[in-house]
Amino acid sequence: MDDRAKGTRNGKAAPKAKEVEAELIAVVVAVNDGEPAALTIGQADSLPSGPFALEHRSLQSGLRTWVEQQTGHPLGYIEQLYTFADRDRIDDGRQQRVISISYLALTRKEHATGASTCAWRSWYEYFPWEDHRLGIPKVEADVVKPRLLAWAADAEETATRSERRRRAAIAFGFEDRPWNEELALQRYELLYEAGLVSEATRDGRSIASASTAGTPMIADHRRILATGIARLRSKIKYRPVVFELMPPVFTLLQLQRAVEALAGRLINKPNFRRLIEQQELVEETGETSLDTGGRPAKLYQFRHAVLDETAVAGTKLPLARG
Amino acid sequence: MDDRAKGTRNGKAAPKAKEVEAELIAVVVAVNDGEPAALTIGQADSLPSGPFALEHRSLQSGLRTWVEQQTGHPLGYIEQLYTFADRDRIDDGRQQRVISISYLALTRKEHATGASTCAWRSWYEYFPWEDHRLGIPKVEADVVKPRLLAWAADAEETATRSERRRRAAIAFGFEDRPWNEELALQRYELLYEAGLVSEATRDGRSIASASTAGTPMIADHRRILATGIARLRSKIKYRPVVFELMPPVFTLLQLQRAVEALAGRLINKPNFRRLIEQQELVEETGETSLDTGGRPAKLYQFRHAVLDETAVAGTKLPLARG
DNA sequence: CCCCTTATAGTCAACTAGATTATAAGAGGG
DNA sequence: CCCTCTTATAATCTAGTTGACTATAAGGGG
Repeated sequence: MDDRAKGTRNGKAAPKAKEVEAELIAVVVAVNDGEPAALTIGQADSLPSGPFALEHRSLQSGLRTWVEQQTGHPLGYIEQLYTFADRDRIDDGRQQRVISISYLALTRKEHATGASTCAWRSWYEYFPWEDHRLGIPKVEADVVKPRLLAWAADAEETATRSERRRRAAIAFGFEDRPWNEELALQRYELLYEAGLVSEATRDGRSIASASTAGTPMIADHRRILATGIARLRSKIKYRPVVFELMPPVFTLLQLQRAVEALAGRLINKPNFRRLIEQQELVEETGETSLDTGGRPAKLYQFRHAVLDETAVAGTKLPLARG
Repeated sequence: MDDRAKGTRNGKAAPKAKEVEAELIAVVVAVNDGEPAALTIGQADSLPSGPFALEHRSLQSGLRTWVEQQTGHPLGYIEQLYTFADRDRIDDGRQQRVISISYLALTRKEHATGASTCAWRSWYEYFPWEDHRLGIPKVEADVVKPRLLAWAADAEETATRSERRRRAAIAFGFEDRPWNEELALQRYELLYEAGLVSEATRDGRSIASASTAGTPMIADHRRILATGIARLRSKIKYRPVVFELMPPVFTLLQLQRAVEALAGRLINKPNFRRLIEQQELVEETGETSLDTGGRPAKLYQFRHAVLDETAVAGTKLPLARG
């Protein structure tokens, strides 16, 4: 183990005040009744979080501890999202740096929620423009698109105007471009830049008008949630992570609805089934479900063996094109 | 801006000793004469790194500062890799946590190297088993494979033995499985676990025999390098990042050789050309190169416009299968 | 028994990707 | 000057994938 101080390895004096505070923050996702949801605390405006401390064995175990303490919810699958250090803050007179290490966690709602003040909230309360399952959402046509175009038209220079129009068109699929569900983070950041999101005002940005879109969160929590959504929407296409969000036994349509909830778009049913079956991701339990309202559906369970195999192969979901 | 302390938001007492040291560490990559290389300092056993300090505007700018200071090399493209906190260390009597935030940076060698003690080293000095361009490397057949199988056979329980064999087969493509260049990190970690890599001895692990593979680095730097290699090998398949490593003007074969160097495997030539052309990633300069040894090759340059377009589409390289 | 629902199976065409072959255009040696 | 080497570039062929669509099966309810 190397324990030389990095700052002195090359003969340079170590800068003063190197120490920072490290914060762990979690995007905990479940799919409840066909709605993708995030676990929130406070006034449903915060993600579970807490400082990384000496008693934590690792970053991940620290995160698990905080989430369980704040929400009573044990975590299963965890993956790191991103580390931010954008925020400075004044602490007892001197400047203090805060590093936020964010994680994506997948779980199921059924785990008993403790007495804590936590709540599952649909993604689309915070990002109503992200749900394209029933076509283009009203808020996109009525608020987001006109405001974005106005923001583009507002620019001083011609080049900036067309640049802004083009960025908006790519992010939201205007002008006959395909809508790409993976661009959730870019869309949020574009709305932030355009002052369409109320977090932007807190940073002292001027806002053209009072209308904003979606429920805000404290600090940069909504941006971190957008990061988690984008990551998950990308990941479901090549890793079998959806199953972390499913009950032990499910029908293929339930599985499809979960994927659609996460992706924010509908999938062709026969093609979805074909892809799931030919990849051998699931196996029949032999039982059927009568709760479908029509012909009973076969019940399936995840083939846990694929977790070993798919390190090589990857899995696919039919979300490729528009 | 939210400036409430996270530790007290939920009425819990803030744990003591929350502060940690944050270290920035860079995997700087270039392709020199058809060899993929990393920028090293010291005895070519360390990656550029340094503490994140108050005077840095952001994590990225801190990283740029350290790399430029230690190597004289300005950085272009940067992306975050991973944040580790595995290492504790004893500093003036009390325990001190170190968080390492690692980045992948892409550049070109031609940028003048300062007087610093830095060096470009081929990836494959550290990971000789990762270069499959000329078929299965000697060290894999002679050292890695037999030692891994011996390690598997060494296990006490039958289940552990077959489990180890299966993990080795997946990671390295034994037993007619395809070799997947993206599994560079898994391969390194497997060799670490099997004691085939000399870093493992430093952590007090027992090693079955003296033979180890590849040049070691200090601390966990080789693991971070493996993380960068795996990330880059994955990313070149869907984002046009190769061009960050190319000179302004190049032939299609030079481009192919660069991709092959990074991927560690050869690519079918006509298919590569077809994919590059039909994606309109490049445009002809009108010039030709006579340095090819045969028929002169057209020179191309990257179409920078695609950086705007590919947020939607992604790009592909023919590296899909074995 | 009819009709509603949903489940499940099968078809068809367009496209993609891997492999292979053929032709073009330079350099260098005899 | 021609032959042969090299590499560049174009074209073909085939198998597999994918998206859209159609057809049949099997339950419940009026």
